[in-house]
Amino acid sequence: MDVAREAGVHVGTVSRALNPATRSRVNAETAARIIEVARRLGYEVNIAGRALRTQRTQTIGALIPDLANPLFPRIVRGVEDSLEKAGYTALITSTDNNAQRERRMIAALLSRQVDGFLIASARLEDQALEELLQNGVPVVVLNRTSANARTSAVIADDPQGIADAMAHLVALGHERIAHVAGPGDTSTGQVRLQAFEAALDRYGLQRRSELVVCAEAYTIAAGTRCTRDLFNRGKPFTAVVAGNDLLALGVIDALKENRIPCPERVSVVGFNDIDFAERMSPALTTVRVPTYELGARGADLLLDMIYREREISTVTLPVTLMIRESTAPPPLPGTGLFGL
Amino acid sequence: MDVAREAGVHVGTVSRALNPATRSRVNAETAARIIEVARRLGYEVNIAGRALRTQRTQTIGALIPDLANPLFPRIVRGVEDSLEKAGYTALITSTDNNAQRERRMIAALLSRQVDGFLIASARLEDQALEELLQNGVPVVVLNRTSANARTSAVIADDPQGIADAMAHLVALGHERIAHVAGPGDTSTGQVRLQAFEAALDRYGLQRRSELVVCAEAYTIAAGTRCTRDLFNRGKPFTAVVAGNDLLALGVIDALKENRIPCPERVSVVGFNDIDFAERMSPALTTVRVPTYELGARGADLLLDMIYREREISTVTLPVTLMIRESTAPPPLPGTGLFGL
DNA sequence: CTGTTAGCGCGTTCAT
DNA sequence: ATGAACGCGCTAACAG
Repeated sequence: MDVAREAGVHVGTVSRALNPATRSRVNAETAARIIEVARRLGYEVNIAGRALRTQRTQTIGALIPDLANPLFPRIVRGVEDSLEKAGYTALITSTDNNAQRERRMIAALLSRQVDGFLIASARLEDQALEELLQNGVPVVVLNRTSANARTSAVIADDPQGIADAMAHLVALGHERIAHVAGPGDTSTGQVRLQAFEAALDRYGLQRRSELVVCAEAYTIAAGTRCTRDLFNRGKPFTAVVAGNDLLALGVIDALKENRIPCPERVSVVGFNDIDFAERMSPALTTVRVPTYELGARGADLLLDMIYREREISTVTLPVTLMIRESTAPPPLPGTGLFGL
Repeated sequence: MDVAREAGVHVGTVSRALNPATRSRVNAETAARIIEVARRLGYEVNIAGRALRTQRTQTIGALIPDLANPLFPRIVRGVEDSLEKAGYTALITSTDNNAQRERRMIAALLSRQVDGFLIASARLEDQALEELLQNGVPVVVLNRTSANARTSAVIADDPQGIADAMAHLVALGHERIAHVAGPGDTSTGQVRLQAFEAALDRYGLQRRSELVVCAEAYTIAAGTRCTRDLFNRGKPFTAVVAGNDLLALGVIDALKENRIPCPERVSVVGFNDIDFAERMSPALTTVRVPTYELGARGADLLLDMIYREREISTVTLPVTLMIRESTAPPPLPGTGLFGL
């Protein structure tokens, strides 16, 4: 390399001088001169070369289901900030929770020798994840748990969030509460559904299978379809706990379709507190998840696994119920849905 | 490599067989056997190794100001889809339109030998960009033009968008129209301001410097501050054209602060048509920009530059005015702001 | 403290 | 059509 020639030393010395970890092993003045020359020549280490030698690319792969869900950009931002401190960069890819696309992306990332994976895709059974684990690739999952629990995870306290939401609705006087659950093959979908049923039990409310419907995806359209389904079943309800905010928006759309005022006749609670949730009409009551921190902690955990081979662990982050305009006391008996 | 041993051939042959471009130069049966063995062994080419040899990492760097602005995830998605077809991946980084952070990110990406850059950061003067260009790195800028016009760009037809917005307001009867412009050091800020003034001239409306205020950033908070500023100046207006949707939301916040109903007393128009714009309260009238296509075309252009050294070019995408609830006829004289 | 050497995995060139 | 040898830029290990 020309930095070596310019500074009149050998490339090995340059390498040592430029690497903070090995700099101590070279004469201070020489090191200073080398650094100066490198700066003047605008030299940047070639990570491909280093990767070949060290088997570390200082790059990690991040699998994100859908950047258009405002939940994820904030997670990504947390990830970026944590990684940058360690000189790492993330290769970010959208998977759509599509198994095939996910496999393609993992292959592409593996081929780029990423040092580890951050996986926010929601699917629970995950053959791809399984393979990664078997090959000893460091993996941290975000906002989900994995079926086998053999990977580190950073999650929000979903049960607490649902419990808070239910307590709020019950305090308002609701008794017939429906649940538009997230997809059954996702960790969050399952956990929140269980928490919903547990809350029903806790408050002595009856479990009614007609008031629970599973969405096929975490999207607005799915939320709308589910709510129509709920209507078709003809069982009255005065509140809906949605699996996440996008589903909640879909629920509200379906209510509007049927000219059912929210929150006057039906209350709706979301989950995540995505950006803009408070600007929606009506402003969404929802459970806030510390998304930035979720990403940041996830990245920290992954770096730990890469460098210190730390044992696997799960970090649970606290949530907060944000009470806004989409919840209110139920209508008086006789004025509600289906003559309730 | 073990694939070679397993298949009983030399590594060179394996390399040729696995690379679609050179596969023709190897016996078809042998190639098939090698591919089969590689698949069975779960072999993936090491891009770092290839990069070292070919000086191509099949990775590009994408500089995004702020993923939390819903405009960008959709652009990113377009980028990803285009790149994937070519076996490319994007290293995505947020810059906050912060010059220092931008430089750090560019250095990190350069050090990873990215084959080119996609730059959606908005700042117009851009020393970092200048250096990239001088070093012959392929660059495509998105949703902005560059000061020196020496780089390819994909932009929306901003002048047309502003013209449509103004035509809409004038048709409604507005005469005193304010502009909360984007930052003066951004391409979009300048272009939209010019288009605003051109429209004023076209309709024989007076240019009033008191009705134009420049935001310091494309954020909701900046939009609110600017609108307060507008109020303090005491000049009446019945409509605001905002530099983008986030600014428009800020304008609406400021109106709410002052209990000025939108659109009854002041109409507001945004720009970009971000996700959820139609769900805001009031639903935002805004100019839709084909964001996905913007990203996709940008990536295509960049790949062209990388592989075919194409000359620089600018692609302009058409826009559409989305008329929703935030615009209406101006209040009758005597009922408006400041006794207008 | 610094120079030397080797090899990471790949593609290319030359030889066969 | 295939094998052998080399070098891309870097760092680890060893020698001095």
